Amino acid sequence: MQQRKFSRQRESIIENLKCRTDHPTADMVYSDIRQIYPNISLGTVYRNLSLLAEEKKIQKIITDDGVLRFDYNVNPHDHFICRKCGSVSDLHMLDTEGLKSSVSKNFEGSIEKCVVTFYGLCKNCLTTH
Amino acid sequence: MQQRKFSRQRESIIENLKCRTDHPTADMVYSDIRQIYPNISLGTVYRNLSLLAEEKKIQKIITDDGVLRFDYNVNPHDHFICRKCGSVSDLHMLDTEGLKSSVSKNFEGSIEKCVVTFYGLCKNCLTTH
DNA sequence: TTCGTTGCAAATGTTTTGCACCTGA
DNA sequence: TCAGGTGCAAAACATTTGCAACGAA
Repeated sequence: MQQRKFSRQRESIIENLKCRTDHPTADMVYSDIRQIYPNISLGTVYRNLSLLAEEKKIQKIITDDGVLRFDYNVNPHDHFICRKCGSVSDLHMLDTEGLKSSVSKNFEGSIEKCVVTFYGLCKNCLTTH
Repeated sequence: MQQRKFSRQRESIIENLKCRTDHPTADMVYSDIRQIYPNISLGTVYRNLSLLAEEKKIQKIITDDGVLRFDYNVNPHDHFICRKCGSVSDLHMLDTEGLKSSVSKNFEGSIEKCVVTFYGLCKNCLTTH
């Protein structure tokens, strides 16, 4: 394990994620931080986001469009992804222990984690359509 | 809807997918097909794979590494992804109607689909480790 | 001073696209 | 014939990385 030093860039990335629930991409975080630190580079944002994810301080999410998104909420919970606007929102956690054990019975490997993702139309896209 | 013409390249892509259950990437399909049609281009493989996915003849899967994979099995079923070797395998389908309805109660959009993905170590990585 | 961190730019890897030519119907 | 399909190469994107300079401890 390598030691960490303080950096205001990293700090502002954490702060930014803490204040939003829209599961932004690296680029969305970058645009925001640049308002405060205009010289920050996209590479720094990427480096810190993967670093924070490794330390389990944030969570990486991959969506259907193949772009990484990040979530400050590291507690187990599920996601809803709108098929029209692509927005990602949190859902109440479902109990997945039952799922895991029922699937494990017929499976020869070890199942450690179970991710449930819902797709459909979000409130916004449902009403404006 | 535009009309389709026969093409042996597209046909061989379908045949290739039909004969395998390892959920290959576009590049893996490309390598295989090149044994038969050495001049086929990667662009053609990509074009046909997205086209077939649009027509619901195959299924697109996105995994944690951000690379697209393809599945000939379009029936509802779940996937297991090995966190070590990245292999993708099929699992018996779980009944997700219960999940959908229990989540729908507290959700203001419309939930159409529910995807359950399991992570862990596959049989191979479990024994060789 | 030391070594983790940064900005920059170049490199990487995947996927898409423009275009002239080819081919199935 | 002619619209759809192909090969090729370039472009588009997201992400990673090498490196010299910077900055926290």
